[in-house]
Amino acid sequence: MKRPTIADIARRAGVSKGAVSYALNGQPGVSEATRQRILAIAEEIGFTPNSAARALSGATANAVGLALRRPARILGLEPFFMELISGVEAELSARSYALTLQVVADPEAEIAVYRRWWGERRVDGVLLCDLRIDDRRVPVLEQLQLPAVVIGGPGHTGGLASVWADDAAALAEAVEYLVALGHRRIARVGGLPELLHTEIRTRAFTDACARLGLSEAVTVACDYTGEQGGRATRRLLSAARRPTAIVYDNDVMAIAGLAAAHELGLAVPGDLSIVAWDDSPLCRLVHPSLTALGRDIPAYGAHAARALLAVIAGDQVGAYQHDTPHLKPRGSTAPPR
Amino acid sequence: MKRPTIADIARRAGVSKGAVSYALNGQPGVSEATRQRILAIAEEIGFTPNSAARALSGATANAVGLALRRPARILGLEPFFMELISGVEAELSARSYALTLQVVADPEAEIAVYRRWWGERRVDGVLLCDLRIDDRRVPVLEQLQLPAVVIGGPGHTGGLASVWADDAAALAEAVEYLVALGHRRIARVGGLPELLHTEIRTRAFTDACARLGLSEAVTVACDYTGEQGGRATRRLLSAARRPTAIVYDNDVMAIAGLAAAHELGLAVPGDLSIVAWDDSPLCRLVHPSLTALGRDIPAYGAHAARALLAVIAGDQVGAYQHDTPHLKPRGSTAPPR
DNA sequence: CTGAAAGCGCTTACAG
DNA sequence: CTGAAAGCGCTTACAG
Repeated sequence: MKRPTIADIARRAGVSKGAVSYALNGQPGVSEATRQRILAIAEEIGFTPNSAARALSGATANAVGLALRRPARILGLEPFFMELISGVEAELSARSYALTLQVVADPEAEIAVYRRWWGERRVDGVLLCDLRIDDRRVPVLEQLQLPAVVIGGPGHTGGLASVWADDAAALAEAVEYLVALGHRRIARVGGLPELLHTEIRTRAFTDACARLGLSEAVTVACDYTGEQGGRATRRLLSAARRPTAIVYDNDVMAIAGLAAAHELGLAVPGDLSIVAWDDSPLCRLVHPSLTALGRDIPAYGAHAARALLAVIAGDQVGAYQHDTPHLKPRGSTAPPR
Repeated sequence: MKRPTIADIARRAGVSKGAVSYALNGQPGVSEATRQRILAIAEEIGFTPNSAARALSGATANAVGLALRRPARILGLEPFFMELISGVEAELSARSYALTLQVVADPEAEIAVYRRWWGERRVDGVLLCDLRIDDRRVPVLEQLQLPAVVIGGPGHTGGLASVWADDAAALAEAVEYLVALGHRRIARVGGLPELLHTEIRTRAFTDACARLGLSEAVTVACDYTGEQGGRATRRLLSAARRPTAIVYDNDVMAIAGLAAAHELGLAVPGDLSIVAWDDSPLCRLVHPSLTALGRDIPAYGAHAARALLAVIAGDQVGAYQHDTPHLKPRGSTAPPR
């Protein structure tokens, strides 16, 4: 079954291939009557332009790349990426762009993937996740002149476009809420310290605690896994003056923290209040359901995809601020008893 | 910054473009000395073949497609797909194949995506998930002659290659285990009834219960969400003769079931034993940790990817059986009291 | 073993 | 408004 080409359409319509191309792409250069006739024939024979041929002449691959640097174990567990991807994808497919996905093991591999994509012209641009402080990927992408949008910030994005959310404000809201409930000893179980947003949240946490007159503001650095989240929680709760509230940097660690509290015979929220980051369905799956800093992750991904398509189109794109995550109080927070 | 092409290499090496192509692809037609010289130059100037040009002449896109038909909400939550993707991806990237992902809303959209991919020659083959009984995608793929591997079965795959696991045997093992513990009233919270593997599991459950002399074998049909899983559990546990054990078709519903039992004041595993399907890290996140039917999902995905590459290479591929999921007993199962 | 050439299916100046 | 042609960067018969 041979795929129809513009040559087939041209023959049928009795015009040149060029005319078919113009008609199909809405370019001037053909009369309206001819255009309609060509479109009808294309429709009739089920024509779909060959993406390789198009990429070869037009220089656009109509695809966008996303490299994810996390082990399968963590990737599978965190709802974040799948939600992000589905948001990105919704925006892309509406514009007939494909999403090319690659899981990478380390920064070297990720940079190699960008170089390869660029060399192969396989993608027209990329989305950058998990921005780090002094991120080595940023100068590489700038040098390659590969269109890119950083999902993260603010700052540290070099000359690249970005979409970011105000994590600092969100974390401050959570701390204020806990203090308003009467908590004075609040701890935090953080994500990977080398990630920029972890740094931003840690500083916001320290600042908020200081501003509200709390004497201590302990952050334990973890890696987003339930294993480390549970262990950190056990350690915090075994201390002499244990915290009455813990803020977690993702939902998975928060759930592990909840289980750890149960193991230690502590009631949630009676003995311990818990706030999770990312209000995924996981938070409503457990008992009590978790108070969380919620955000619409698919919308965040869609926003980033839109920004990337603008960059690819040659628009001047800076740093777009996305909605600030907001607190969703549920059963896991209450006044300390 | 212009990307280097084979013409650049040819000029530098003082040979024809054809010779460069042969050398780069390990084809006969160039002397070993010439080949080495060409490879060295390619390496030196950082040559990467343009994938569009390659696809246009060689007829292979070096990409594989995966369409996922689930709402973002569910997709994000279930570790299954991310683990599957990371396994697929690991296998593909080792062979320099890209993975093109698309999230679709319904069967029509999914079939349209296959047609488009085929027309655009954007992918060399596709992976089919969530096989249904009388699945309309199967004849479409056969007709398009788009290389495909079904992840699922056995049976109902038409002439397509497939990779499947013996869910029936796994479910029987779980039921036998529960009966050995002393359970006589076992219920099941199942996945989407239109999926083939749900049907297979339901039949296996009914058969195992009958074989072991249990008088009833209730399966409640759900959709894999925690919401429905929790509701089904509440209903089952509110009945006059409530089950002492429930087997769930995924981990998310099992966790929701655990929370529902807690809400109703029932102890797990004292009053209710729980078995989950898919031993994701979620199962070890909750307290008690969940007994689960475990399987290596990334390996399953890698297996499917290998099969697909074989189909693309023109090999005759039938139905490969993958490892049978096996029971991992943990804290959520015990003799009924 | 090597070179020159055609061709993959498009897009896009360039003439009429 | 339309046609004929060149070109994107490869691969692959086809001659030497």
